[in-house]
Amino acid sequence: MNKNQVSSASSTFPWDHPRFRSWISVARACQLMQQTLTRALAPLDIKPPHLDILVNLYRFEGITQQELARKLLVGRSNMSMLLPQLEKRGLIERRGDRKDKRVLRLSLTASGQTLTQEAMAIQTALIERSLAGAPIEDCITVAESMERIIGILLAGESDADDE
Amino acid sequence: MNKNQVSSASSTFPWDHPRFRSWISVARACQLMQQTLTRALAPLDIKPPHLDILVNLYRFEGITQQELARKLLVGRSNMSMLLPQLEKRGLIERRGDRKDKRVLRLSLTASGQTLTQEAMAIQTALIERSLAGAPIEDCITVAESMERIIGILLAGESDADDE
DNA sequence: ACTTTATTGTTCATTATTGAACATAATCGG
DNA sequence: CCGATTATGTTCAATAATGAACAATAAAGT
Repeated sequence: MNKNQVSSASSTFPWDHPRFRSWISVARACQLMQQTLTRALAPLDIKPPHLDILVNLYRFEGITQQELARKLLVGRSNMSMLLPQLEKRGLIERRGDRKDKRVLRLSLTASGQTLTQEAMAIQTALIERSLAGAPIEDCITVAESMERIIGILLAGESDADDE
Repeated sequence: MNKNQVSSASSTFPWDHPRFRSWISVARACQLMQQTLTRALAPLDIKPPHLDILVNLYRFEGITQQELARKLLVGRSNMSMLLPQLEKRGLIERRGDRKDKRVLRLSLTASGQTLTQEAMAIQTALIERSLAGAPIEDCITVAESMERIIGILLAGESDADDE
């Protein structure tokens, strides 16, 4: 029934839809990039999730765990698991806020900054190498498409499950 | 040394590089799509990894675990963990090959096909909804960019770590 | 034929991530 | 001021993914 598809319709199967195929490519590229980055970061003994954290602390000194989790699109509990590791390794510091005794404010230590710079260099090099062939205008187009998708998905997140 | 980097280049920080920013958008969009898909598939009691497996069995009847793992860019051990679950649920079957007693050939059961079609409908709807705003030519551009990246990353995988 | 090497799948320990349940602290409504 | 609600972080059990070590089979080299 699906084997000898008559193919009168423009597309019978998901993988015949251009948008579907396009997204599959995106997903595969992401997965591969993640794996490659994982191996590239191995000498520094960190993994992509750690790098994401470090980069955000680099950019946003004094951020809270909650804010960090929101930026990374992960749960708070995840931060509660990962941050103590980085703290024990002396890469970050967690200090309680004087105004709000619930929150912990995060910052990089000196060695944390150094490591972050090294890791960012590796990541940047990998991305540059992977996207080298793409014209800058294509990158812009890709970024715009992705931002639009992000907007749609985030919008559909607040008012969920009905519709 | 990298702190007050004079940097002949136009941008000092990774997140100022257009390609870098572009890729960050891709990664975030992927992550969000994955999470949204996870929730959308919840009623069927499967998760994106299971769907990936089912779709590939739908397309490639009789595929082996090894081939499946390669297509999905995951390790064989991962398949050894997931496939028995799907088998116990009666969604797939594993039959030994008569020629080569090492391999197990995979196929969908009737209920597996039904479930796969339902799940693909959900996934397709989600993708269509998320990419609806994007002109088809942008999708083509995105797909081409991603395929190029995939090619580069796969190429750099065989001859690793030097260069 | 037979020893060696490669391939396929499994098992196991480790890690990342999640969501739920919880504790503590802040905020809001009376 | 006090009870209820909300926000932040932690803990815990469950799950998915990985890589290494392993067993069984096939293929290749001698």
